[in-house]
Amino acid sequence: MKLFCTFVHQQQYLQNTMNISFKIKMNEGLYLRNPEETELGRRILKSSVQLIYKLGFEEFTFKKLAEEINSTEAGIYRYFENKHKLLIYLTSWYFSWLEFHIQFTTNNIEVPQLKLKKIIAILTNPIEDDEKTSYIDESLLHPLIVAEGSKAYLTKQVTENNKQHFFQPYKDLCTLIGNVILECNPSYPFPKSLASTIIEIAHFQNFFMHNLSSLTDFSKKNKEKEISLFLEDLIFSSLNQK
Amino acid sequence: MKLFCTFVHQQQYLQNTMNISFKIKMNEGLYLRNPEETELGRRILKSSVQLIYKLGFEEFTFKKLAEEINSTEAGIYRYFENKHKLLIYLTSWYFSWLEFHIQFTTNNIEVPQLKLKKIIAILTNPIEDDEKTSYIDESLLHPLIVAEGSKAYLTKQVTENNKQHFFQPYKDLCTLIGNVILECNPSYPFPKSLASTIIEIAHFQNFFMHNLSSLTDFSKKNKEKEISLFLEDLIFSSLNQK
DNA sequence: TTTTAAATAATAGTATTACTATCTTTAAAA
DNA sequence: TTTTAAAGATAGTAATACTATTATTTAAAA
Repeated sequence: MKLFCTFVHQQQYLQNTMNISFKIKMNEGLYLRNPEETELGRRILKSSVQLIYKLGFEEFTFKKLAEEINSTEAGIYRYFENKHKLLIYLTSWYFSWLEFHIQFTTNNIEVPQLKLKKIIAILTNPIEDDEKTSYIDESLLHPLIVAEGSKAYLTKQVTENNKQHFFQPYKDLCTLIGNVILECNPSYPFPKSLASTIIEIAHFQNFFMHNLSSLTDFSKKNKEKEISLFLEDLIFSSLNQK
Repeated sequence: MKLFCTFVHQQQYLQNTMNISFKIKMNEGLYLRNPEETELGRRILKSSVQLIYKLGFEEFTFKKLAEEINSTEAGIYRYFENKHKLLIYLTSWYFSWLEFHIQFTTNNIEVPQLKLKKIIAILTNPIEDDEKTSYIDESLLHPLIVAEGSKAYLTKQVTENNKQHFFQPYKDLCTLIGNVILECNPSYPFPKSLASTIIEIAHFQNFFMHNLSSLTDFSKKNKEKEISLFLEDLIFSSLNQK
């Protein structure tokens, strides 16, 4: 994950265990005050994930969040300019975490086809909470991003936000997946589009399966396995042809 | 288009031309008063498309729309409960129009592969204004749906809205495309998911190409032709295998 | 230990949004 | 001509999305 990711190995001598945590270096333009550095900031992150997940982004307000964490609206505004910046922050965090998670999980896989299958599995299956990050619950963040993530960039400010590199983690993940695609088939002409397609379809088919199931062939909920079969068939038939 | 679409053949004797227009039967739960039936209602539709296109959905308000059409906020509320219902209305209209447009355009094509290619072309290429619909400019509606369409269903009310059949036109279009997919390959196991994938990817790759081009392989804007090449390769390699 | 600074809490206030209600005027149909 | 439906004009409200100010707590520096 290049410069953006630093590992923090904390030796906890008293308990005689090694607790490996990691920190994602976030784009500083996303916040006014770094939420990871203070107790209140971490409560904002933790509870905003829970509350956006619960209420949806439209119904979510800083006032409601303030009540949830027993702080004040003005207090939250010291960390984030507005709720849209917070959403970009969470989206950004998600993609950074996902890139790391994929790097970590596919680390020793040599065969690119297996690597890509693993990536598809990670993108489609429910994500379990990662103990390494204490203040963000990935098992909630994943469905949150499925339902709300697109709203981070589907705005009139997308060009401006893009200039500030707010979507870099999404791009980095696409580059990573795109490279695996090229390993599978060096002459494939659309690696980046296929990478963003895999990510978007994994999210959209998941949302459709749970909420608008007649737009899919996955009649029952929680059939994430079938989404990965669909994606694998689609991707590999294209990469393996000729 | 089943029961939902009626043709209106208007003979304009004075000009000695036949003006064929058509009307889309909209779900009555989407509006409080049918906007197609009154002058003000049609101005609301026409100007809302222009204004959402211009401002984006978040910045769009009924007050701004009222100023635009020299009416009042309260006046617009007599037609639409809120701006989200208006967005669903426009999305619904778009998919109904698209289904008709596809039916019309692919009418005499027998070979399902050619039909599917035509569908992909329609979904990816810029859409020209359809003279048959006077109060909605499809050339604006298309980029509007690309940027805002997902917001119609990415909400907490999706289940409730779905029960009221607000997304029926999207489903109908998926069924149509899904059937063409099955004509191409009767044993293909994911026709509906592939159909919704084609639609979503056509939209998303279009948005990415214009706004976040490093998520695609289409470096220059307005390379819609390349999106269709990408989609054709993806779809047909999957449908033609074995 | 005292001083200082930073972070937070408490409170207030404003413009805009997202509505609802009411009353009058206009225009078309019966 | 009467009735009625639509539109216009106006007012008002609760909530949202902020900004500003001051006081209090906490923690680090002197």
